[in-house]
Amino acid sequence: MALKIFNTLANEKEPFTPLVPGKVRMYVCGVTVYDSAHIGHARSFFTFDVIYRYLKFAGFEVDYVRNFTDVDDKIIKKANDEGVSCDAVTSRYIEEFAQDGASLGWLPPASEPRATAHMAEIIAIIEKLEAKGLAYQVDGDMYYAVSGFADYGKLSRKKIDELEAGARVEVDQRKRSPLDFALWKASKPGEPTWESPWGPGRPGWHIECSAMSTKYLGQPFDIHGGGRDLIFPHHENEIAQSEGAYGQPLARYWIHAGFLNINQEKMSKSLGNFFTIRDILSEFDAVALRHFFLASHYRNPLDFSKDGLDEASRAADRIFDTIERLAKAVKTPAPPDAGLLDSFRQEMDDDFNSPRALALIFDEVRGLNKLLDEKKAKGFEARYGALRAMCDALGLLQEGYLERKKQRWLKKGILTESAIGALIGQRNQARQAKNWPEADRIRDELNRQGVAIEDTPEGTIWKVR
RNA sequence: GGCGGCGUACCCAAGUGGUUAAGGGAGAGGUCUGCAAAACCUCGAUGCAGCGGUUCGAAUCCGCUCGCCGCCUCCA
Repeated sequence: MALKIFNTLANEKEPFTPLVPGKVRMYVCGVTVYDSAHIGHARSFFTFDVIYRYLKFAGFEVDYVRNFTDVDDKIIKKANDEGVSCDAVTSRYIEEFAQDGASLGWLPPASEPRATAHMAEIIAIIEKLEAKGLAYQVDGDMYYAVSGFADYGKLSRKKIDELEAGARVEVDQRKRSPLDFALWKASKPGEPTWESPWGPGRPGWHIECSAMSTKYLGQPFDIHGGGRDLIFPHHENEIAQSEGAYGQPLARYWIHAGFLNINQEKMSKSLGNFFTIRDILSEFDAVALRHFFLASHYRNPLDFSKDGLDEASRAADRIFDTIERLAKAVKTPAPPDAGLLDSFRQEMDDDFNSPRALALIFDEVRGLNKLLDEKKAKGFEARYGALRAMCDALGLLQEGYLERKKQRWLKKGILTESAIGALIGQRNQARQAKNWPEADRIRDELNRQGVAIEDTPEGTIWKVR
């Protein structure tokens, strides 16, 4: 079975074939860098991280581009509020986003272009649109004339007249149509400004993505992604701009990630119901968060809760406990079991069905634990290899997961590692003396602190619960 | 007002016409263990919001009803 992707443009799953065999060009809309990213953003970028990883796993060479929007009203407002430059704001949050991404285990895209570094390309597209009669000037502003683009609405399946009828926003009377959107905004005092044929100003929101995607990936390219909320108007407008300017499709497959909700409501800055990535990482491991996201399909809405993360955490522990057992038991690694990898592909090829892929992983976890229990320590090297490969393709295989969990606990300063070792020693002395009450007392005490004791054939070990 | 989505066990969540409705978490019983823990085994929806319909056959298609959400405005 070949890879199928749900294409927003077609509103159904379609077989995926890249334009150039074996190579995938993917553009994902990044963040506007005016504030810390929250886990709603994280869900979307996790989704594309998994898609990126899986495409590579499936043998494609992937050129992955994800931009930063670093010129925007909100950035200007933030800079004014703080009395600093826009540059100071954007570089702060670009840096922070990079750190968050690294902590979360996202593979870095091949390019992470910034809007402000692409003014020449932006201006060139607007000029092209103007030459084609798709853009018009009002005072120092340039607008896109939606009426000139017959396909307008094809991505979001909206009709122009319905959009106009339903407009709930105050309409700028200078625009020919309420749907026309800004390509270039004349600068006001105190705003970042670039020279242009229409006077000093700055680009509108959508045009940067048209300019950068085409520059880095050409046109058409294979996959364009982002959160659901970008379908309209952002991606619709990108299509109008890029296809209007170049007369060919912008992207062939449009992928949109579902929202992260809290209590059934979309997590968003404006509702104030968000947790930043940093908030969550101070309490949970990145792998737990990744498992939480992988356990539901990327297009469905997902309700966030800390209870849910706790569950995900326990599930991740289960996988890593098993991997650790296997790592000790397997003396000579073998190539991954081909049949298992095939099954994995079958699940992931169906529009990146990570919940089913996880189910497969857990089936293997159970099966392999059973073999380990039965001491049939033979013939499972290939299955172990496949388990690792599958986890890796989902980004779950983060080395040192269990160790990190230990370190996080030790940081709380309740007990040191050597103190725990000493208590375990005392307990084992008591056990040898068959002083069970004392042995159990020590174990219970450790347990209360969050340390679980396990007596294995290889000796006593401890884990963080 | 327009357009779209969702409602599956105690919780999370796959499955969108056809053998026994994945998987995880929690729970119960069991094996192992000094006792535990972990692991493994077994048990958990004769039913998929409700009601009607189409079909040899529906969680899956159609209609209506109820509940929730999203987009139409900046938004991952």
